[in-house]
Amino acid sequence: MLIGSKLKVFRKNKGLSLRALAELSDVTVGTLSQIENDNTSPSVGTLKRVLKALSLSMGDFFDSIEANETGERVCFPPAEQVEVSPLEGLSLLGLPRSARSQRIQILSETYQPGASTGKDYYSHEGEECGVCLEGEVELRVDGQIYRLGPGDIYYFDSQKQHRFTNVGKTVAKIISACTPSSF
Amino acid sequence: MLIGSKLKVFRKNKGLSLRALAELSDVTVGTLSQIENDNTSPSVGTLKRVLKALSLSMGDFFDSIEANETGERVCFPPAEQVEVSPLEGLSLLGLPRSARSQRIQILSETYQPGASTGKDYYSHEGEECGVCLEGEVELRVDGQIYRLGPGDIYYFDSQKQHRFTNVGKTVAKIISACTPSSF
DNA sequence: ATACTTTGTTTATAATATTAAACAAAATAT
DNA sequence: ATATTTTGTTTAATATTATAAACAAAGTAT
Repeated sequence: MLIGSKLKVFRKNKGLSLRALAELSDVTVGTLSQIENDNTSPSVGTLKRVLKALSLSMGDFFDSIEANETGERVCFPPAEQVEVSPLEGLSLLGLPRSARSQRIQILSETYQPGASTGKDYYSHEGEECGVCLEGEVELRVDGQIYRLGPGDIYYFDSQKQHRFTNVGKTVAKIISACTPSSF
Repeated sequence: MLIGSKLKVFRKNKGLSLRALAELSDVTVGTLSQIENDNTSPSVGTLKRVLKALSLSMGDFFDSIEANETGERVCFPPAEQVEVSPLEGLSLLGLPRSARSQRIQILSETYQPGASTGKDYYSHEGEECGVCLEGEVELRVDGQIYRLGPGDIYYFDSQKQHRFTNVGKTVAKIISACTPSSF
């Protein structure tokens, strides 16, 4: 991953010289030069200061870099799938943002024992379905409680309140598809 | 910005120990411990290796952190606006991703002399309008050429092919609103 | 209960990033 | 044209991060 040239573009777009940016970011001219030429891998703290001076968030900055790295693709091996879950105990593997459709999202879900999609039930437009691969998952949809085991398929309208919980003692795995993206 | 605790959550979600993650990422156990406890600010390169082992992209990782930092907000001073332009010579300042609506996006646009929205005209659903604050901007909509100067307002359907170019010798500034977000 | 893993933290050392100053090249002013 | 400013790069010194090994605490196994 080469961040230098991208950083230089953002600086130029603001019409800033290295010294002007150094002043704004409190990072040395020399350091900025080395970063832009990829002669060094800056610390997260240093990069944060530079991006702040350029009114750039870390997320937006890396999104713009990684968007370039992902072209038009069809097949995404596990190594290129990304984690999209912000929840404890729950891993949701999906496509990188740049390849993510607005119409459908497929996820490889892993629930640690006891993990759940949260106290507040989700509620968003679209539909949701999936297959349980292993483990024991409790699915609540509009008050109704369902018990999912290996091989079970579920399907419901996302606008209904719902919640997944791993009630077993081992990890639980689900492959799901929903529309539109809830992330 | 504290990335340690977030990183720990993602590791736990995968059921990995520090040693298991060290193996996968080729980063030392000690280093991982120090990063998770925010006793060090890892280099971008090191963090990248760790996130790769967790199937996390840099963009998604920082998005999830920065989403927590932005609550329900109404006013965003310049210091909190973010750069969303991936194009050379063009700066587009808007709301941080976490506060970005799907229905309307307002942007503070700065074109360096000669800068343009690209060789290929944009073409997406929605509408687009704005006010030119300073400079000389050429706007092409479906073949028609318009010249925008300070005070001029424009308005068109985004599905029509269009393109902005700063044809003056000074920077040009536009405040625009479009729907839906094109980024 | 005791030994034996496995866990995450701590520390001195090695490697790397950051600084501050000197440098040359390009742009601007006189 | 010449001097002067501004540009980005390079380098030795400093500060920080990354490593490898030792450490104690918690968890398993015998």
